[in-house]
Parts: sequence; C-alpha cells; structure tokens
Amino acid sequence: MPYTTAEENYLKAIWKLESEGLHASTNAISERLKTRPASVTDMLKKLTEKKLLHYQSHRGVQLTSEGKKISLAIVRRHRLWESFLVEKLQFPWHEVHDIAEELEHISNPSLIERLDRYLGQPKTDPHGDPIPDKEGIIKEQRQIPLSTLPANQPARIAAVSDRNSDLLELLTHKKIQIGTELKVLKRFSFDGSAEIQLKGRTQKITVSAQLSDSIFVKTENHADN
Amino acid sequence: MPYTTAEENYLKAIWKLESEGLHASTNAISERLKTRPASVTDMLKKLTEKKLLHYQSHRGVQLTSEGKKISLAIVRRHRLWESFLVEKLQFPWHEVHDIAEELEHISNPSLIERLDRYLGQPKTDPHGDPIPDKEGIIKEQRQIPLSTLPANQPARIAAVSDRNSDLLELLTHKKIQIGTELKVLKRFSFDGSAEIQLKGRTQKITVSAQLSDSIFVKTENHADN
DNA sequence: TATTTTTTTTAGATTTGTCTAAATTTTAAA
DNA sequence: TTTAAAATTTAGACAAATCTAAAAAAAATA
Repeated sequence: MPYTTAEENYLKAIWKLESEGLHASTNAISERLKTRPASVTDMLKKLTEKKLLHYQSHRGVQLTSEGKKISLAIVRRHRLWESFLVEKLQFPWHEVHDIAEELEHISNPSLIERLDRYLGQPKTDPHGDPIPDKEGIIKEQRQIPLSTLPANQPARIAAVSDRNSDLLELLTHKKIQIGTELKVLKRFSFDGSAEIQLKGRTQKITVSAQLSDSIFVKTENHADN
Repeated sequence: MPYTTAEENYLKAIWKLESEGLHASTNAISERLKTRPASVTDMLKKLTEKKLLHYQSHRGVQLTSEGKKISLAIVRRHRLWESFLVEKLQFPWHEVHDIAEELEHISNPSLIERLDRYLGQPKTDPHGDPIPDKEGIIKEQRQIPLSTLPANQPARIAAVSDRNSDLLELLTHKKIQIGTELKVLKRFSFDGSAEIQLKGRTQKITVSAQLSDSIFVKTENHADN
C-alpha cells in the first residue's frame, strides 16, 4: 500500500497525460520524467503487476481505477501544498511547483486532512487547477488553451501550466494571473502568435504560440463550475 | 551538497547521540536507526569520505564541523515542522514526530526561512527542545533528567523525549506538559520509581524509572536560557 | 594473562531504480 | 508493399542502501 516516490511520479505523469487527452506512451512518459525509455518500460511492468496500469507491450498504458485513485490522491496533495506555500508562506506562485513535488510524497492521511481544513478546503490551487476532494472527485474543467480561443470571444484565464517556472515568471512580470479577463484581437498564422486585449489595460499585448498553448481559459458564457 | 535521506538520517542520529553525551558507536547508531551494524559501518565510511565524520575502525565516530552544521540544519527543519504541525494544524504533540521525520528532508532554504517567519521564529519546538537558528546556533539546555532531580527541589519540565509516541500519549493523558512545575517527594530505590507533586494538583502521582529518564527538567534557581 | 563474550568489520548477496547498447516491433514513407 | 525511421523492449550493467554469515578486533571475565 505505500508506494515509492518513483512509483508515485510515474503514476502522476501518466495521470497528467491522460487528463490532457494524450496517449501515455513510453516516450511521452520518459520525456515528462526525464528518464530513459528503457527505464519507463521497466516501471510500467512493475506498476502493471501491482494492478495500477493496463499495459500491453508497444501499446502504451492506461491507469486502472486503482491507479487513478492513487494518482488523484497525489495530485490532491500536490495542489494543497501549493496552496499552502502561496497563501500561507507567501511564496510567489512560480516558485512553488518544485517544492510541492517533494511535499506531495508525504502521504499521512491526517496530515492532508488537517492541511485541507487549515486552508479552508480550497477548490483550486494557485494556478487555477482544481483540487480533487478526499474521495478523489475532481471538478472537470471545461477549459481550452488560449491558442484555440476564437477571436473576439471574451474569456477568463482559468489555469496555466505549472510545469515551467520560466513561464510563471513571465506571466507574473506581465501581471497576467488567474482570473484575468481577455479577448483575442487578431491571430497571425505566420507564427501562431496573437494580439490580445487584457481587460482594464490600454495597451494590447502580443503572445507567442508557445505561450498561447500554456494558458488555459474559460469562456464566460457557459456556466460550468 | 545535496545529501540523501539515508545520509541525513545517519547524521541526525549521530548528532543526537553526541548531544546526549553518548559515544556514537556502530551499535548505538544501528539501534537508533533500526538497521544492522554492518550497514552502519558502510555508511560511516561513506560519510567519512565526504568529510562529515571523523572515523577510525572499531572506534566509533564524531561529526566534523561540516557534519555538525548539516545535522543542525536537519534538526532545525525537524523542529520547525513539529511546531507547524502542532501550532497551525493542531496536531496532538505525540503524533508529529513521525511526520516531521519526513518533512525534515526537504531542504529548500527559502521554504525553511519562510516557515520560520510564518511561525514567528519560535525558540523551541512543542517538546521543549531548542530550535537551532539559521546559522546552526543552538541554545544549549542546562537540563537534567527527572530521574536525577534531587527530592524536594522545585523544577519545571523543559523537554521530553520525542522519540516515543507512547510516551507522549501517556503524558498527554496525565496532562503533563512543557512548563509543568513539579517536585519529587520520594524516590524508591527498589524500582527507581518516584512520587512527584505537580503544582496545582492535589493528588500526587507516581512515575516509573523509564518515565523519569524521558522527562527533562530545569531547576528554577539557575537562570539559564 | 588467557579465554570468552561482545562489538565491529568484511565479504558477498539482494532490491530498487536507473543507465547504455543492441534487438525488436510498429509506424511512416518511398 | 517494401524499406526506412521511430518507438519500444530486452539484456546486461551499475550505484545506493540494505541484508546475512563469517571473520577479526576489542573489551570483559575468569
């Protein structure tokens, strides 16, 4: 029942791939975890024996329902700790991801329950990502990357990738944060960049294709959440 | 510069032995860490190569000044987290040691600095043990075990061993805590037990020899601290 | 001091998680 | 559809941290 840090990291990486709608292939996992594909194959076999994955050689993997449950518990811990670091310890949001990567592996249940209560049972982390509840139920986000937002449709930033500290620094610098309202004025197919208008700013700003892929927005009209 | 969890555990165990005035022998370390003596020998060699220990075969070890510095940083982290768990998350004090054993290995310096500030730069942890400062300076305690306190000398509980959760549970149950004032009324050489009087209680209570060894007191007269 | 007991170390094995290099399988391209 | 490229797996090695069993050294006892 207690999983190693390595096992947990694999489970979380696979969960993230799945939740992004991607196929959890050996290479994709190896990129995310910065290990060699051969190492991934070994671990996939191990996790399959523990009934956490469905795996067939050369065919990638999916989480079993047990695997999903465990992954969601890890994600919950990660996001609660991120919330703690930002709200209580006043860390700038772009510094918290790496620390939370370490804290998330401490799995004492009453620690997490108390932390959750202490934070006031937050629904999302500082990046806007939803925090799974104790039972592993997570509010699915109806979010789209900024890169697919139609021009002139008002939207609000709901989440940003928390994987890249440089990204977070850039956003902080430009004072772009969760909740910022915006719309796309014009998109340039030459390089995928876009001109966007941030609500309450006079100057419009230009965002690159990479940046548009890393910012996720909710459109205002359909009332999810 | 980054040490493994195993290495840190050895350093801390050795530091504790030294700070209790004991000889850090292979067997003593192996008992504290619940590993076999052969494993200890291996690790002592490794830490010696890293210049954290002075070690001569069959002669036990001492920490080098670098080793001491690292140990104190670990102890600082441990005790700060214990404070957090009790003061902020409202854990009963006897549950925090094991969790802090995990948290202490996360060594991000700005995390610890912020945690310290958040807690109001506490001087002691919930068990009464002093917290080393950022530079590794620790306030030496002039404390004696209750078992050596002369009869009828008033004293105040300054610390208890945090290693044993059963002990802490017992103390909590009997409402004995840091700061509790007491004196020994009578000691029985038959079994080392003692009758003690707690200030503000009508009933005197009996403590076993083991318990007297695990409670550390300061006498009121000499103004240390 | 000689002998026994205890402590410590050595030697060799095991587990976990990783790696490289080579072989195999799948996918894409010609 | 054959071939080339890419992805994946196998085979074998390695480092870290542990173990058991046996040997050696130190300490205690007779």
